Amino acid sequence: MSTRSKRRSIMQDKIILGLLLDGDKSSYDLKKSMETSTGFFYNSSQGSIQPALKKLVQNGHVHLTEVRQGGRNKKVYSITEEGEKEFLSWASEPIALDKPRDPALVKMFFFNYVEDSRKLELIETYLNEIETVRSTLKMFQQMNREQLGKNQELLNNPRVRSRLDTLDFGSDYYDFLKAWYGKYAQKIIEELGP
Amino acid sequence: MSTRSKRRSIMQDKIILGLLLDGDKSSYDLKKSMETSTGFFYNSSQGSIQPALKKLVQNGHVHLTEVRQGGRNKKVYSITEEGEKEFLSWASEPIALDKPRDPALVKMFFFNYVEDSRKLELIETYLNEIETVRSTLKMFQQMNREQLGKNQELLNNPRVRSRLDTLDFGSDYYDFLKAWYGKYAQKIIEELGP
DNA sequence: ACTTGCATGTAAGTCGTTACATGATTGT
DNA sequence: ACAATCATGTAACGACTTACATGCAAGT
Repeated sequence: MSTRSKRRSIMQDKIILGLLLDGDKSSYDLKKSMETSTGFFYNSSQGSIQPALKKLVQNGHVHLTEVRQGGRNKKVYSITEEGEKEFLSWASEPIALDKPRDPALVKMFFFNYVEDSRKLELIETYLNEIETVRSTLKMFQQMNREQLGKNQELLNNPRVRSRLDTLDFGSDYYDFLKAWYGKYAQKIIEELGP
Repeated sequence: MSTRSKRRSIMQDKIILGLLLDGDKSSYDLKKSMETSTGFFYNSSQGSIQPALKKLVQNGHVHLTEVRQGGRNKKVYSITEEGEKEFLSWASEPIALDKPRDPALVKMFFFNYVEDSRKLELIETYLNEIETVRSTLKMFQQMNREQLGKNQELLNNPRVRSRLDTLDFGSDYYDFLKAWYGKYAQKIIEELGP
């Protein structure tokens, strides 16, 4: 037994448990679910999900059932009672404040080593990338809202609600980034011209 | 030779090289420098800097000199020409867009599993943490501005400038977080009371 | 005398990635 | 027949973290 280990991020485990609360899933389903739900802020590879599931089965938070489906063997994972208890307990623990561990900030920090004209190029390209993700998120958000407008039951479903809240955050976050780097580029231009 | 490896984050290596461009440093100095400069968005442990330096020496980006200082042996690291070339080349490469890989979003995503009153508690605590960091950053920013006000030469130093820009980003980022989670809490309260 | 800071390092573990490997089923 | 998607898995590596270990030097 290790006396060490403090548990730092472990976003993956919690996301797996949380998604399994929606219903049983194969590793493949899990990957797909992650892509379309937490995907914009967290998405792990299949090669990462596989050992994570193995560990969760080992520690009893997840149960594995092998089923035959369409003449094929399939491994279906479900959350156990202990897993649910663990998850629920985590969910109401304090929210840890994280650093904005963004590689873009490292570049900005050392931006004095880049020519001004090149700086502007880089920021413009970066802004385009931000806009792409931003508009995709907004579209996704809009789609969800339209679907919900037709279905009052869904709109009052707390599960759907909190998931939309993260989408709202993402959308606002990219708005913030766009505005910030837009202003930043403007500042550089002003300093450049006499 | 591995045909794999794509290089993803490697913030650490770039920060080490960039800080060594300011002047030679020991591993200890490096750690201190990181804490007080990139610390608010990136800070690595000494146990991580050590092997990173070893690797950088091995691949010729950094040079190690053992000096005697005050009757004690000291290992001083300096950036080599190749290291500088590598760094400068990286600095003008495109800025990669990153995901907001924030554990707080995972919690928000599954917030339907938390009671409303507890939610508000958690957000309040979170907001307090945000405010602590925010005010520390603002203070730091103010201090820097004051120092610069007295010294025109420094204010026109591009190195100082870009470092202040990241501070500005951090400050604005925490403003954004504070505003966002403030509104979020408000929304929850409104939905709660009929 | 003692604490704090300077200074360097390793061992073990965590969390994740990319690339590779394999194969069955479904739709065109 | 062939491509796409469903499905599961491993090997090697990467980028860290915490905890432990050690010891000297400077200031109080």
